[in-house]
Amino acid sequence: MKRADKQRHLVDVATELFNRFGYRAVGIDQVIAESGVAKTTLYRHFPSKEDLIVAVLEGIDEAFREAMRNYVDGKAKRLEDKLPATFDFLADWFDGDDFYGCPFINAAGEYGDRSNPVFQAAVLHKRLMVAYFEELARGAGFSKPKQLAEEINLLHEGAIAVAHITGDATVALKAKQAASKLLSR
Amino acid sequence: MKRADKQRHLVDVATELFNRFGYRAVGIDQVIAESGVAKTTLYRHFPSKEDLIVAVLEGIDEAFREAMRNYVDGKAKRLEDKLPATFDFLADWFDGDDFYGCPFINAAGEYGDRSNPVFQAAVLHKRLMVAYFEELARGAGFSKPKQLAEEINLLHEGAIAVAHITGDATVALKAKQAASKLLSR
DNA sequence: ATTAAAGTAGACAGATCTGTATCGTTCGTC
DNA sequence: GACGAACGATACAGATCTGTCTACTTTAAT
Repeated sequence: MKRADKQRHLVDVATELFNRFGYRAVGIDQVIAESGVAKTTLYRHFPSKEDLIVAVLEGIDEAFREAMRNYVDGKAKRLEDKLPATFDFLADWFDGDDFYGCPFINAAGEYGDRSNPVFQAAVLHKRLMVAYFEELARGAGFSKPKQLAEEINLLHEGAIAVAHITGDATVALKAKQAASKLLSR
Repeated sequence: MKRADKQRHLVDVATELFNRFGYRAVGIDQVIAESGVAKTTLYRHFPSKEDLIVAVLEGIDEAFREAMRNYVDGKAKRLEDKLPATFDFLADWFDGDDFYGCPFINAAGEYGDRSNPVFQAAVLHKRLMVAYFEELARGAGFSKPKQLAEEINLLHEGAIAVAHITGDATVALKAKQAASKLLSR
């Protein structure tokens, strides 16, 4: 396994563990045991646990946004259908067995200091999500794309939180329904 | 200080610390140092840290729902004004310097096992919140109070998450505006 | 094939965590 | 005022945490 592959493998394993059990709850020893990598190797790639967490969040951010883009573009061809389709993507996510709430919200809850790089990674992700919604709203020709994007984002975040706590994945469709009322013109 | 007072004091101190720094990040030693109570005393009142956390969450749940009720009843006299007023309550909460996101979401993120009493405390709180919204929606005479309550709840949860990450308290008012579109008939 | 970087394995330091045990003191109640 | 429960202070056990260090082995590229 090449160096880059090992780094990705470490991030993958850490992602799964952090999401499932929490960031502070999972120790470095657990990550190396699960990934079959020596402790020295982990600390060569990531000088501290915090660096690993940031790498995990950056990886999730990229993967998540790309997956959503692909899903939406594949499912909704017309520009005005893309924004609603984002909620179907949520529904799929919630239905999976690897859904433990929003990794960024959870991370921000554990590393509450706003200046912490972990928190900042969450800030960045959320900013990029709203930017994506705005891009979709603008593409669909809405008159106030920024405002609409923020409202859609509220429903997204709400759906994630509610789905996490209640375990009810259908909340994504309820959010979609609510969004359709905001999208009507 | 009487026994009951000490117990409440412990919960108060733990509430502040857990909210600010996270549940796993704060140790028992920190709680007793801050509250000026002996370790023996804490463990007499709460057999384990988990019991303390649950007590903290139950306390927050009660205080939060009562505070919201009082705020809403004081601010909105007409029944149809109460649901929008809940967002003004959020705005006040976000503006305070003791806002670190939703304590229940954060707790559920750290204690991800659904069967864990900590998680269950979060489930209960969220259920009671939706029940309150439904009560308000029913009082205002909406035709589908349950559905409306769930939609309002989505905006609430979304506003809490967004306010936490962005630090922008005005999101409460944007959520209120979005809610007004759902409330129009 | 040689060489430098990277990986493995595991001991280790030092801090911190939860929870218990000890024991003397204080407090509330009868 | 006496008595039992609660409290304070602190040592302690045992586990676990992050991060470092050492010594040996594998790998990849020249």
